[in-house]
Amino acid sequence: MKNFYSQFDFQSELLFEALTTDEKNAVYASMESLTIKKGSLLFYEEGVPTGIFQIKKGKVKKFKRGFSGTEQIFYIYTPGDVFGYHALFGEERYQDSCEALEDLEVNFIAKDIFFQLLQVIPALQQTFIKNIGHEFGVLANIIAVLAQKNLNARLAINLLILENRFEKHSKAGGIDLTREDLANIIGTSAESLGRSLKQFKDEGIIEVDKRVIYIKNKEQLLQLLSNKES
Amino acid sequence: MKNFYSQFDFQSELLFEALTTDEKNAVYASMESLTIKKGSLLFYEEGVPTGIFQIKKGKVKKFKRGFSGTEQIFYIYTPGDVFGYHALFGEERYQDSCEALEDLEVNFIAKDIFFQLLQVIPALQQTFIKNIGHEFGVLANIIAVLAQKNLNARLAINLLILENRFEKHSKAGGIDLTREDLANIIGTSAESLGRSLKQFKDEGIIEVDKRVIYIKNKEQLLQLLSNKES
DNA sequence: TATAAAACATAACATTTGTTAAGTTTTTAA
DNA sequence: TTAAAAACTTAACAAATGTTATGTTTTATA
Repeated sequence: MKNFYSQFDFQSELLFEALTTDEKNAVYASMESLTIKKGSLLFYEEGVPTGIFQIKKGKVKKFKRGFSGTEQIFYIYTPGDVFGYHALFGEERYQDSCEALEDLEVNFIAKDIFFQLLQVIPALQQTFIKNIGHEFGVLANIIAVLAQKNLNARLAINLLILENRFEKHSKAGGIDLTREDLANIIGTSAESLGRSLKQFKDEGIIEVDKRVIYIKNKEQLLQLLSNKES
Repeated sequence: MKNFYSQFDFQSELLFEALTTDEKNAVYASMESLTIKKGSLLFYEEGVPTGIFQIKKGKVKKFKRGFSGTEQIFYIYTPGDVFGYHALFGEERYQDSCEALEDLEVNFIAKDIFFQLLQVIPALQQTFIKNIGHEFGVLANIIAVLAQKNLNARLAINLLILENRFEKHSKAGGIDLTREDLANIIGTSAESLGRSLKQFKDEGIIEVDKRVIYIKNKEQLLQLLSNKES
């Protein structure tokens, strides 16, 4: 099997890493810095694309609303991640919404400037398209998890994924999300999520301080997956 | 809300439709015809990409294997659909597998020839990338359904989607899939699927002949969705 | 066409998950 | 700093789904 985490990671923080120093400088020179308040939308479903974002500080949730209006979160972006480019490559409207989970500092590249960059740096388009292909596979993996795994297994997988993604950006580690948001990632209600979290606490797999979840026994979480859990 | 069906449809049968007559002729001249036996793989996860396919006759399932080895089907292709191009746009390996559900007639464009076509027809790359963006939104919608809807609602949605997709290609309509495959689409066991099908039969929503499912009351299915079903 | 294998239908029981409710803690904003 | 709002925890009960088992029908193949 491929690396566990890369199966669930968009890896969009690597998009500019393959460039030469000169190219990278050109990209970063095109950016403007923005500050965005917690709870604000960076963009929303059906909105007209304005440009692409890279997070400097803070976290962002990407979600879609189902028929019943429930928010389905399918990704959490962290510092370094680049996003908002799908809609620029041909689509007219955004397919999903992005909201700041905390006060945010981002770099922004306006649409027109981004297209100029694509002209100047031929490698760039290829890199983005390649990443969209990778992201397609990530969504397919998320589908498989949601369709095949029971609640505890879904929680275990997502705790591993989120801790791995968050620990790069905070010394203490730990998963700091509202129960509502976490429930909207793993596909359950906040109450059922609470029950599973309690089980994990009682078994010593996790510890919780305020609302922050710390993984204490990674092996036991991994074991939950290899079991024939449905 | 956007058109219900387009939210769940890759619409890859339209990829060549935007081209001029000359361009279209060039594309079709590049194709070779293949016959593929029921049960064979057109390509498989981690395999090296060989080219792209368009179905002339028959159906194909696209799936991924989860950790436990269970097959998660996330799309059924029908005649006219084009697929297998994600991996060509930058990725080295296929991200998923495609298997013939019946004896198949397909048109095939080999990788090198496809790249030549992209050179000759500039509009083509844009069209493909645009469609990949659309497909991304489709997967996000599938995620929302799997995460938020109960079994009966998931079945209802997928019956509507599949009937709509199949009716274009057979006079009689009807959904002809093994219970196992249908269960692997909606994320349940064949037995639980059977129970829901029986409920739908008892309520007169569907009729079943051999294994083929016919929708008798589309309104009632649509109503299942608008309800506050979880 | 006969036979074996695969697929299907159904029911009973076990387990998981959803829902409602009530009390507590934490965060927000005046 | 404090009052109000939001978020969280937990438990009991209801409903949905998973699992096991058995018999039947359909399909594939010799």
